[in-house]
Amino acid sequence: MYHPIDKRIREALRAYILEKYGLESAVVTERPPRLEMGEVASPVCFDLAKRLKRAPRQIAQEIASSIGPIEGVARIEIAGAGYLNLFLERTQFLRQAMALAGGEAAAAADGAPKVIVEHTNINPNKAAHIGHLRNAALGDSFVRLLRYTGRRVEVQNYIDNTGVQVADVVVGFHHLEKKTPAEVQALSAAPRFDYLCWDLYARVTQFYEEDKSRTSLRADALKSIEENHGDLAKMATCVADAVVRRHLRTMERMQVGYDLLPRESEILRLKFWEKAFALLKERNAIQLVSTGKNAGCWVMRAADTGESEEDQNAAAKIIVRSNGTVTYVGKDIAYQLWKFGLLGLDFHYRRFDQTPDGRPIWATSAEESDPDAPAFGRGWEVFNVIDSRQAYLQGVVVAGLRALGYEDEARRSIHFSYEMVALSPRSAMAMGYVLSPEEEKRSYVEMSGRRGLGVKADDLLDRLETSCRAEVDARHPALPANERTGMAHAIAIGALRYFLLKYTRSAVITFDFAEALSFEGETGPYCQYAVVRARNIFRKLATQEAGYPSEKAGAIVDDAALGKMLAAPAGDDLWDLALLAGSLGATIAGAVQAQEPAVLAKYAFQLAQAFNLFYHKHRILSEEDLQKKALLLMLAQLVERQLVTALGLLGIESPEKM
RNA sequence: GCGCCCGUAGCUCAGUCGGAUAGAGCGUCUGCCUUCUAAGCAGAGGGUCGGGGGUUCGAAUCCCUCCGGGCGCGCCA
Repeated sequence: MYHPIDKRIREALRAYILEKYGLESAVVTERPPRLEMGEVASPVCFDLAKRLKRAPRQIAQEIASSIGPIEGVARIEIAGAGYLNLFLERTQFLRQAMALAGGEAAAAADGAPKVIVEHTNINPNKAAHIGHLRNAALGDSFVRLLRYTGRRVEVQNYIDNTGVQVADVVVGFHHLEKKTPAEVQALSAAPRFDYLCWDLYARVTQFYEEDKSRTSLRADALKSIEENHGDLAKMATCVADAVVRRHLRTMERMQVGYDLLPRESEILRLKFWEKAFALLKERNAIQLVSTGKNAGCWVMRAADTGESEEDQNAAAKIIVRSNGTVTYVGKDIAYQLWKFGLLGLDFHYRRFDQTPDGRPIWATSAEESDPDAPAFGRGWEVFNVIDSRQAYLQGVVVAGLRALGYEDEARRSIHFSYEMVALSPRSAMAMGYVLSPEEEKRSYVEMSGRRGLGVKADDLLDRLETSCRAEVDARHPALPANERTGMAHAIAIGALRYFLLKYTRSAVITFDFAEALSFEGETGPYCQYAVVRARNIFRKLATQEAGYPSEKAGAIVDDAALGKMLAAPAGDDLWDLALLAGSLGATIAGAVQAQEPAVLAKYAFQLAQAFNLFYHKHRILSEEDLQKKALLLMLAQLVERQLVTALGLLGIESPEKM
């Protein structure tokens, strides 16, 4: 509700200033520091003062007294050196916020421009760790935000099933474990096959370190995987598919889902690279280097730096190696072109798996396409959720689009970057990892799949669920076991997703078990608990006063009484809560604009905190003044609906009890 | 060496397209459960916003510079 009023105020000020002074101005508004100063303020007169060469306070006075009524605004005051402070119509605001709260999100039109969000992208050779969870939580929450604001979104999880990491695990099964493809197939049915691969991958790394010449085994495996023939290729398919299914199950626990799994194997087999290569050559976006250290390679030069051609070629990014094979960036350029519908080729599709509620999860295929497959790709805008360490490579991919002349697509190709999740040395050592003396002194240590150093996602989820279950059991011993399990799961996910989302993307998360396992203070369970408290009131009201029209509390109280109860100064605390609860839309708009789910996470916490204060100060059920009681109920309902919406966008469920 | 990110309370972090007295959580200390569940609430204490310069009516926020830390810069992905 705050959002539309704020917008209306900015527009009214802009129009009035244009009319009265003949000046175009970018009117900014802000929330004043204290409620006595109103709900919306604008420092626009300071800027006008400069341009009109008059005192800001005088201009503010002039505007305040002559601008005339603005819908939703009760009055305007001037303050300080020349602020315009606006006071909202409290009753109207609350009524409108109530009418909007909990409503369905705007549905995207079928023909609306499509946004493609690529996230998760875990190498299918080992179990997911908490760094992958940050990626998935960010990507998934951003998808929810986009969909809520009416965008049409397609979620892709790219699977590098033919890369060196898979090859390494295949080397492990073949050379270390001496397994046949059939034996690997049998193993892959194990409940936590991804854990087995995690350990094997670390062992293979050591196996290479003991004798460097062994890396030729990797090259051989990679070759047979890329060419898709022989036992090693069979093993690779089996390992990658099985691990991908494990990742899907892990992400389901986190309430994260996907529409499509584009796989590198199809990029190879359907000749996406050949097509992209032809385009790049045709439009002169890449150059064949004839001299210097990159002789024989096709490279993409950075923007013209004025250096000699030879220097530019040496500093350029290699796209095709001198032996004719394509690098990862090259394949990524082909994939990015396909996402925008610019490649002139399409994948085939098959059903790969399904979500718990029965929706298909599609994967690309080189075989004939399932006729029921929807139209994938052809996006208008693309977000790639990839950690900030890959910023340079993402830049090369975008430069590729630009070099091909796709300036608009390059601009709508967004690297949604975030910092890594690292371990505190304390956490790493507590898990039994041996750190070097240098590492012990650092504030954090990077996780490493090769070293097997990291907190596995399912392990953390298990620990969280166990600890939530113990608490739930203590509080609700009488409830059926399955209900307690569900409750513990919702709270565990609430704790974890909130923990991963409360940091802004640019902050490195130093993972610490004590913090991640905390349920108090600025946490998901704190926010969920506020919802539960509100629901407890409604539930008790329904049993105590069966006839009370709690869903229509707003109809019991009339506007005059509402106005009186919300009026300053006595009504300020209630109004403050209404105002915050009514600011959900503005917060969502801000989170989408900043591409920052943490903005919404902070809001959810603030609202929960404000509600807890309200809950503590007012007894709703025992309130004797019926008009007051109705108002308190309205506020509790408003907060409950807004919190459920906010948490839902963060992928956090709101349990009935906890 | 070059590029990107970070430096705000004891710790972990918000606030950074300039705005009014710099916020939160955790931790510490002191209180509050016969109440709509204390996964809660109240209070206390805690700050050269890394240093220095500049722009501005106004700077944690913009510019310059220095210091500290991280990440990246491979014919790996």
